[in-house]
Amino acid sequence: MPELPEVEMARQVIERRLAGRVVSRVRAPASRVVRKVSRARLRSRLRDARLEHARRHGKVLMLAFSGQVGVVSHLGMSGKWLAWSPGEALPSHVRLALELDDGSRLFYRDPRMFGWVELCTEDELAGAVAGLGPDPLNDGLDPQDLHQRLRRTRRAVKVALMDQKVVAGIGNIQATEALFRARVHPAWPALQLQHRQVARIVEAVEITIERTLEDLKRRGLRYQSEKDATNPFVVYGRAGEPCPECGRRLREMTLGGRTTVYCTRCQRSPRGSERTRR
DNA sequence: ACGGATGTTCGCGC
DNA sequence: CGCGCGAACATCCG
Repeated sequence: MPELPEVEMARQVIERRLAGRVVSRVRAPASRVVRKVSRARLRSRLRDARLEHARRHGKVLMLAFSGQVGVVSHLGMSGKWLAWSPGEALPSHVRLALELDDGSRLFYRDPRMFGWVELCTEDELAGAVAGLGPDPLNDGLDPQDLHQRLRRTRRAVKVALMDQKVVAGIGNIQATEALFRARVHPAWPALQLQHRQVARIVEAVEITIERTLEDLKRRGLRYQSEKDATNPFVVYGRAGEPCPECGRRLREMTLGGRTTVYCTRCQRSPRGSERTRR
């Protein structure tokens, strides 16, 4: 479940439970996930290294270890960091396992392997997120600044919001939810947004991220669970259901190759291209 | 069994 | 150069 909130959850759990711990053993089964570094080098660099802190920008997680060792990762579509304690079930599809000096383990699990983990120096950690837009949680979003960024493109506002160079960390779910909260149609040309719409989007993005984070905290970063959980989102994955605001049937469309859910009444399309009837 | 899935990147055509 | 589209990556789930 990797958008900004999931990565932030991973960051918090890792820092709370694992900061100060020393890596006693490294396991990295051959896969494309751990990339640009040999397994031998990965092991030699990380073994006996102490985890100092975990940072995040957008969807990128950065772990700093003693000895100038940095680890950068992206969760892709199905990646997840798991804090494991002795006695718990072992997850499948583990692409990287760090065993720590207290017997706990940090797993990077990723069935689809669209995610990645790289090794770098601590100094290079910052460069890993160069070029990304502001992080809504760390930096906050400035309406003026976002408006400037959005009006530079002719793309649909949803596609622009999901562009990591515009804002870092927003994916298909957060964009869908935020635009519904902001009452802005996802296909609205970013170029034509008014100040008040951008202001609503800024607020909506912050609320959506906060809500998702709260929901994740309730559930914890434990292996298993989540398939039995019900859909925690307001409109994402709810096409065909009644709009929670007005009761109209939620519609579905494709933008930038991604499924988008929206309400034709609450999110009016520009130029009445989708007039409301009866 | 078929189709879609929370992401990113690349090539192609306009 | 911008932008939309489809494909690719690999696996699981309903």
